[in-house]
Amino acid sequence: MKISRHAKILEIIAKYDVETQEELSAMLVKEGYPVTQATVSRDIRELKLTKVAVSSGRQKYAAISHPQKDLSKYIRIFRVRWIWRRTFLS
Amino acid sequence: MKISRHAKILEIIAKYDVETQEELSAMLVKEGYPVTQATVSRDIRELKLTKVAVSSGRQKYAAISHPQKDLSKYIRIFRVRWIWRRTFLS
DNA sequence: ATTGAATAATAATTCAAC
DNA sequence: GTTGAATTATTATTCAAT
Repeated sequence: MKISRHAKILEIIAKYDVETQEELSAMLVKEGYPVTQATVSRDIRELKLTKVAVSSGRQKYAAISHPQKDLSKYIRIFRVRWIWRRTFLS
Repeated sequence: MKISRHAKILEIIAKYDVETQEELSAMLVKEGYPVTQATVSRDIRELKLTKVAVSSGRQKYAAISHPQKDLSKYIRIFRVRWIWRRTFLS
């Protein structure tokens, strides 16, 4: 049950602004996942969710944004091109 | 005061496992920043800190890893180069 | 705009049950 | 190993003050 409940949690928080664990557990119950706040607390820890500020002083649960793959090495191509331009065009 | 306190908070959580806001405010006081849990709660929100699980069922505050600036657009240069090679070298 | 004391709201844990 | 009810612990907010 836990695995699919986790998936459902991610689905719910992507779709709605969920402000509390009580709110989330209520939504899960409505979706057919019998669960209480205690379990949701554990789920949130396992899923590494966190509360982030949204507008009007509210907070919502969100997944920690996964740092993007480092692409900075690709920038070197511009330096190469600039050297080429400096060398052959000026 | 807030700015340097924020810096000190980041310094502290990088160095120690801080489990609660009470603990953090106590440390700040010891470092010469007179502050209470209420303010630390606000600071944590502003700094986008979050509790993450560490070993032995504990949690500690940590900074959310900041997603790196999106550099993916630069990759296009490779596609351009490839087209150039296909066009003029083959 | 920032802060603290008090409080309300929320989340984590314990302990028992399965 | 997973879960809920009850509880404890922790955090967020209110409201007043600066």
